[in-house]
Amino acid sequence: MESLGELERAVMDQLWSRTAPVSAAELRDALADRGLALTTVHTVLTRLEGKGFVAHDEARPRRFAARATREEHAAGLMHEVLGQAADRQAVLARFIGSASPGEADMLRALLADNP
Amino acid sequence: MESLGELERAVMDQLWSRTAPVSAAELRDALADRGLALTTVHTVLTRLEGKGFVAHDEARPRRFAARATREEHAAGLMHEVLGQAADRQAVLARFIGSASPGEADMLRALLADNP
DNA sequence: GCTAATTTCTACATCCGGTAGAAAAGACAC
DNA sequence: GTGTCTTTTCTACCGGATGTAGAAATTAGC
Repeated sequence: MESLGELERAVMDQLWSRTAPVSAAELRDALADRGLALTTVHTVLTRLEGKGFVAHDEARPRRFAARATREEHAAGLMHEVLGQAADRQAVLARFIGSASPGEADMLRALLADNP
Repeated sequence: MESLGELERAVMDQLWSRTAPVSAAELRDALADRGLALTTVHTVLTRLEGKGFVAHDEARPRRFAARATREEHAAGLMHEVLGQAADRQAVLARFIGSASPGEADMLRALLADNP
């Protein structure tokens, strides 16, 4: 999966923290501390679309939204790392071995629900 | 965690697939299809050391080895992704939800061993 | 000490991401 | 319907990371 730069990540965080799609101008305002030009926001959004993380509608002004939730994205990354490994079991063993007790409990509960 | 370029990844793959440390010349030969100069391999190894992925001994010629196994590395990446998430439970839920039956079984077995 | 192997330094090209102005395209008022 | 304002797209530049390697320095062995 493509990786994200610092600003790209900040934009995704904005999109992930919203329920409704947002315009580029709204994003620029939400990131006002960075003092970005509107075109900069547009460029970043276009690149994020190219990477498949964002989509926009045809309204005017365009409204942008993340294609996956933050959780789907993170879980997808984890699956990507796992899937690339030749020995998945060994990776999972290490993963569990260094998981916190809380994480282990969460996993047990989730696996119990999931037949 | 620092990320890896294409060549850096290829070098790590070599190091990970070996049990014993290797010299830069051996690595160059193992990657002969790329036709790399020996100094190129050295540069990459030095950068990988800077990123904390590789260490070398003081023998002459130097012998390089990965600091973590491939599995430790992958598991570390997974923990990194998980750790960055605000809602770890939601991420794990997605992760389990899209895991294959085999992966779920592996996890169950590992969690049973791990109290 | 001299030579050959090895290591380190320095350099350059390319690509990606941050940044934005210029140009084009569309909406709207009159 | 034409001129203006908004919105979108195109193009460009910079810095840092990575791929690449020659030049210079260091070290081992004779």
